[in-house]
Amino acid sequence: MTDHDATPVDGPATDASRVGRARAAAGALGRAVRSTLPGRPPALPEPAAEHRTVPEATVARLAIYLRVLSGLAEQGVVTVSSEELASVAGVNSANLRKDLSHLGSYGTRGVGYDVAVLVDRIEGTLGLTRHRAVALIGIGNLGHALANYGGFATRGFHIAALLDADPDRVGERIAGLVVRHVDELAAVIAEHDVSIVILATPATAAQEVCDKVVACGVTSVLNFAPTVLSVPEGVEVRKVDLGIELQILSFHEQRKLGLEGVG
Amino acid sequence: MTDHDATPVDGPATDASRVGRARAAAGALGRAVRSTLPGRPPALPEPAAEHRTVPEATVARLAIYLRVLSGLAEQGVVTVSSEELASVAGVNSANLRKDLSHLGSYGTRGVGYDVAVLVDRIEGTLGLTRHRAVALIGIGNLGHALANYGGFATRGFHIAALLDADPDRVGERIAGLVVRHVDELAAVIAEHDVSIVILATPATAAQEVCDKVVACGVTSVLNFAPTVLSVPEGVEVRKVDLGIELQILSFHEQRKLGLEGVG
DNA sequence: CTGATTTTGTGAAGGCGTTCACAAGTGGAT
DNA sequence: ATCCACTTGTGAACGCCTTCACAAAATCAG
Repeated sequence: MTDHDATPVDGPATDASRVGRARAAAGALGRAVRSTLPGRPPALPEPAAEHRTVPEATVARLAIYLRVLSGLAEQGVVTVSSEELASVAGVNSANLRKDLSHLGSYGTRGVGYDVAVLVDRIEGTLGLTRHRAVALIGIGNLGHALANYGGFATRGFHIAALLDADPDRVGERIAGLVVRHVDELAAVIAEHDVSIVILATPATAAQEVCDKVVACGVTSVLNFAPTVLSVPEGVEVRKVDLGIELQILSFHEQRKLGLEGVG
Repeated sequence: MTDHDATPVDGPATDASRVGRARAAAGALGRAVRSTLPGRPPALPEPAAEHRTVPEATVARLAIYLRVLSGLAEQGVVTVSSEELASVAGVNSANLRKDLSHLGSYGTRGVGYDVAVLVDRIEGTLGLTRHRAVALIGIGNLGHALANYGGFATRGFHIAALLDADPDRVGERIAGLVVRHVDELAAVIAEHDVSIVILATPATAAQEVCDKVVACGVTSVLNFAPTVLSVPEGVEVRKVDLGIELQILSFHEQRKLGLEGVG
């Protein structure tokens, strides 16, 4: 039972899968990595600057809160307590309060949070007030689906361009966009002021395409290809890997089997 | 990841987004949870049982190692050191060694790990030796793409059934399967011995369908719908949320802007 | 104005996971 | 047989994140 009740209720909701790594320098960095950083005191969140330093784990949850809050706002709800919001979002209420405290003090003791204010603050923190152009590279099965997927547009993002390496697919019209060849990458990115690229290429092509994308100055990549991407420091890669998700579920199925007959 | 410099190189690769929560019992568990456990010394992982307790974070990485190792095996590589493997997988080598130590001692000092042995051990740990039938519910854009996606089959999984609530879609043939109506859920699950369900329904339908799925005894769900699912204890839910991934990237873009002119 | 009630914001504690650093093993060369 | 170069496995330290627990607001009733 030791390893069972370690995650019984309250699954956190920690998202992620960040990858970020220098390309060649993999070998003998060792402590060179640390000397890259200026030696500054352990924690010191620059009191001069407003209130930066929103933890990564918090950012992922802010996006969830935002969705819940938008729903509440549509229902005409004006105020919400941390307990209510946390319950719907599936997190601990203390955790939620601490999350929100990172963007400032926008609650009223004894009352709760103003829904509209909170939506506004979170959108600001996540940078959703400005629209962002997204380019989608790799128009296979998944790429097709992503191009047609409406979920993106809801919140400040829109797919501005589709690219593929296959000449047969170039020229095809999907979701009101014409597929262009990946050789035009630089032009397309400049043309639409693309700030985020979604990679839906085969695994074998992903790294090569990613390198080109990075060379164009893009610093945010969402990778659907089942491979680990190497990118220079400063480039943010998030990955979505269906195979790995299934394997994690498989692990838990396996574990449950081994625990049978305990009840 | 305090903000910027805490994750310069060596992005961890922490996957996740677990959600697991008792439906009603959210309220006043409080310290009842703790009193459930007999007062035992801090850590004591039952030395009697083999070597269970593989940490969640490790499981996610094992899947990555497995993919890398499979590639190496195909290339005819027989032995690999933790340093090499870690470099390709994008993790710290000490982290990798600790991960592998959870499944036993399968390395040879001064030499490294035998690729074939490692593949075997990881497959065993993740429960990939037995094939698992997966049912996919919700055959819209994304569902279509997922049904056709070959990435699943590679590693012990196969989509055994497609379901949808729309009568117009029922009967359609995709990837060699005929779409069946979601009302037949129980029959389909029993028929194919489904152990994992993928939800690709609209957000509005997800919770209702999920409840039905859970009622059929399924304890592993991969949720693509942009909503938080409530499930009873013991059911594992993993979520893939494209909107949230984009918003996290947006946050970092935003942050970079605020940091300009620092170099 | 006082007291009861509600709910935020946060210091402190605890847990989990990563990284460091090194002893202990292994193979190969001399 | 001894030494050297290499690599694993792991105790210990560290840092991030979550949870607890409570003082500090705020509202409301009388």
